[in-house]
Amino acid sequence: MYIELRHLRTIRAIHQAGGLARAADMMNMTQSALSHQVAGLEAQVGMELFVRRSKPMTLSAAGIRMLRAADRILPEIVALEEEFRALQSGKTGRLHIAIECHACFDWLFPVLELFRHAWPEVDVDIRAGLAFDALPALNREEVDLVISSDPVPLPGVTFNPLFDYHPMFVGSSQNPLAAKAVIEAEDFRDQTLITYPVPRDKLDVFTELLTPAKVEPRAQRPVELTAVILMLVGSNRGVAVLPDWVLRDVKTNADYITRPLAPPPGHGAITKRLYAATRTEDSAKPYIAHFLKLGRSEPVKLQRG
Amino acid sequence: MYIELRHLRTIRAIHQAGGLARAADMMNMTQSALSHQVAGLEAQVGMELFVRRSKPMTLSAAGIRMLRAADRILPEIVALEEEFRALQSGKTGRLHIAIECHACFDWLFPVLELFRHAWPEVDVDIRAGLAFDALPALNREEVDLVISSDPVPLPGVTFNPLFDYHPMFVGSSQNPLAAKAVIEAEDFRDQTLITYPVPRDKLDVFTELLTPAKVEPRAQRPVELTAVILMLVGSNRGVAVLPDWVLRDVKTNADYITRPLAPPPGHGAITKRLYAATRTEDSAKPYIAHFLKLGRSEPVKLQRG
DNA sequence: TGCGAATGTGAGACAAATTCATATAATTCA
DNA sequence: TGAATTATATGAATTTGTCTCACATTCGCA
Repeated sequence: MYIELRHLRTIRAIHQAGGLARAADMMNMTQSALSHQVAGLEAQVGMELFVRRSKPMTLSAAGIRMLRAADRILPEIVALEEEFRALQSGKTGRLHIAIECHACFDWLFPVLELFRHAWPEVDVDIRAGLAFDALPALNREEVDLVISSDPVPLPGVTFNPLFDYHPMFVGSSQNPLAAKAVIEAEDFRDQTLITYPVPRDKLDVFTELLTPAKVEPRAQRPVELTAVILMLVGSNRGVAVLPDWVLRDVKTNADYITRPLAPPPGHGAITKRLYAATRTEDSAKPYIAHFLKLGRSEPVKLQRG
Repeated sequence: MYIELRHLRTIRAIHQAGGLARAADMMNMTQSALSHQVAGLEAQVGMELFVRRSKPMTLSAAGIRMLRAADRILPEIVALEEEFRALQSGKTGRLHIAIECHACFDWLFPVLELFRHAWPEVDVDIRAGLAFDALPALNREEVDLVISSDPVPLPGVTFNPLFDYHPMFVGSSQNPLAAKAVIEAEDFRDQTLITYPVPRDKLDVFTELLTPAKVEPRAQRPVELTAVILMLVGSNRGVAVLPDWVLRDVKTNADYITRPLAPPPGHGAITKRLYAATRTEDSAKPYIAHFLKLGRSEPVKLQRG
């Protein structure tokens, strides 16, 4: 038995129109086509769906059951088609974000709050992209946007710059390094360095400072949460290097000192740039564009006040 | 945009099988056919439903949305097909009964209780067939069975005999007619006759006794409910003629007397027969046959005790 | 870089749905 | 009651759409 939507539409139309001929009009078909179709359907289900004794033909008991089903199912199809029309027009869509950088929660949350307001129909989600390789997932369409600070050329992927930040040293005000105005690689030799639990090539301290200088800190301690890192630093159990936007609250706290890192010879202060990687095709989508705009302006505002 | 079930089935199959080629196998089609179909569907909805960058192709964000819809809708179709298979096999169906005779509730309810038990899937209903003409409604398939006591030859309709009954006179034991062993037409001349509110040709007293004898009762009072009729009779506000099965409780009640009606000259006691009219085609249905069987045996048992 | 597996493409075959022309049946109205 | 009207059914022809076949292309992996 192979019931198709066409059949359900026909059943409903004949019922609504109160007869086969009128229903045919309604559906822009000939009366004959509908007659054939009904005959076919009745053969399929093995029973009469209409009463022919009365002239404008009416539904039989079995036909009424199918009408009930049609009234349940067809609106779902209409809703599905509606959803796809909305998807096509760009009013709705999916924005699943992967963040490679732990500390990004900090500015991402406020941005997403604004975004949700403007695009209530868009399906938003964040996935800590630490467990998996986020950029290939972008191409597999498992996620739609990756926050990353090192752009790698990848076909089909665009790296949209968001804003610049400075990795900053943060330590306890009790720490001897508080005496220094700028922190150099050598300063880490007798410190416990607290970092996020990710490979070294994803950590600014190493890529920008320690690895080039071939300096190894006394110890390295991996910690998940930014708040915990700061707590440990505050009680002088170690030091850390974090993006400046994370340290905006700490700067005015007497327990902490924040210091710039020593730039490579002949350079200004170490500056890194955050990117939002998207599929190139998606850049055109209005909600993606809006997210990028928010992602460029809002974090800057946040940091200022 | 014209989404069809075929498309939903395809989406689901490709997802389940994890690839187009395997899905094609599963659906007994060539891989090429599915490729064409997917291409067609994607053209319809105006966007890609699958990610081709990965080799066994996987659903895109939009594709996942369609899969969700498929997971909602396809089970409903399966249920519909299941329902029709059950209808075809006769395990389920509709039994909407019209009763032309008011007093039939009395035995019909117990019968339906038994029936419901045996055929839980059959959609049972009773309609007091007084407001409309029940027999044409049978042909229009508005009802499936009509309880009636006067069979009229009608094409496509079969009158299945149920059981015989005797219209009986019932009056107060205070009524002078209590002295008579048999009630004749003339006896009604100075009585208030309580009847159901239906035309005279549907009332046994008139068709069997008063109309042939051209006797008019002193007054006729229409009353809906059997219980109310008996109440009024009990307080000697009038007399009534009711089927014997209705009077089984009253017979042993000292407030009432029940008497047979005088048969026409040369006949035995007035006997009427109750029929269940069905569409001839329906007689074959097992649940109809079972209802008829119950309708023949149960009322007799009831009357005996 | 080449092999194998998976998907895409185009032409023709095939099946299914539709139309056209017409028959048949029911309903209405004179 | 019968003719006119309206409603549905039927069969052959036609169109439409789906599928298959054969082959091209692409991708992933060694």
